[in-house]
Amino acid sequence: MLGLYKLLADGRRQVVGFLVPGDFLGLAFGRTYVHTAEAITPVAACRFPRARFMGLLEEFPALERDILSRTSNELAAAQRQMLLLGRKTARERLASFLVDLAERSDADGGPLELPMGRADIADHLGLTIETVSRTFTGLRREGVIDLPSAHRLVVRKPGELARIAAC
Amino acid sequence: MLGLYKLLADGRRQVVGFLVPGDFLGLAFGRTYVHTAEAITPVAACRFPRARFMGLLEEFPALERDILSRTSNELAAAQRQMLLLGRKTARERLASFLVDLAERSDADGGPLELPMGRADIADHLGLTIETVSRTFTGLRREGVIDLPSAHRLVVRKPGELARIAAC
DNA sequence: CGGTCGTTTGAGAGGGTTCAAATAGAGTGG
DNA sequence: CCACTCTATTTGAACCCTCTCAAACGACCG
Repeated sequence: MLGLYKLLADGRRQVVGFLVPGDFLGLAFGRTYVHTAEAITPVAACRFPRARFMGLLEEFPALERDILSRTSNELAAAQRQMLLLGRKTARERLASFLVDLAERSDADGGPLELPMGRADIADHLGLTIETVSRTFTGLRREGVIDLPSAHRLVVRKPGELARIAAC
Repeated sequence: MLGLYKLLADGRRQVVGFLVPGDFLGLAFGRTYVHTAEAITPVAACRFPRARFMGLLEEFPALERDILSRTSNELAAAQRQMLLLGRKTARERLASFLVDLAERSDADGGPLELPMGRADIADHLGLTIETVSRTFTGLRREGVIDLPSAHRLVVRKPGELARIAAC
């Protein structure tokens, strides 16, 4: 898993998203589209020279349609995240994040993997490490989730979690 | 000018962007990509039936490349906004917003138009109307900007404004 | 078993919100 | 042209959620 983030001059960081196997990285068709990537788990990547990739796009129109579809989905996700960052409480942010993660995960009901650290989650949700930790603890106390370890999570009340997410 | 926004069930609102003449609205190539649009100034729009538009994409590959470029730019803007919403202070958010607006405006140094109301600005920056107003007043007091009226703004110290934006 | 890093917990402070009221501005009818 | 009304904006004061600073705890690793 990869974390994509942007930085301010003084070090403040915003994780704009996490990439899973099969995702594309570094696509830039407009003017600019730059962020930094950091591996969260060991990663194998496939690199295309820019010109070669553009050639592939010319050759296979279906590929361009696929890229457009992926970019469009990323945009939709970014706009959902804007709603989260601009208008949701810490509790709602963490719940939304966990619902997203659970949806993308293949394990139904089984323990959910949280490969990223609390700092990555905090910088993704516009919070501090401490608030993320306290909010985890709160949800655990209420029996909504269980945290067997810091990087392993079980959703005990999916309906309740979705309700808290407030989407 | 159009405002695009998303809503939570209880009415909280996030303005994900503003559209100016020439922009596209309603493009959805991925799974979902839905928000609401509201006219801020009188607007003339050109509507394409979905099937017809898809046909145009097939017929003119350059159009599809253009759409991809636009979507890519929108994604980059969304990610900048995520950094703003997640990590910037009220002061920095408003300054960033004004810098963006000034860059997109054709008037150099001349009075900048703010067609949207304080509520739209607040919902775009993840703040309240009151905080937006107070922050405007603060910048005006310091001589960074001038506000001849609520919807007309002059940037007196562009360098200072850009410094405050903290990008 | 000791050391280091990441996470959790605690206490106090602060930036932005909330609630409330004053002011300004735009439109309307006399 | 002015008085009136309605809405948007500004200003004020108290509150609160989250942040900051600090320390304890725990897990992983050598």
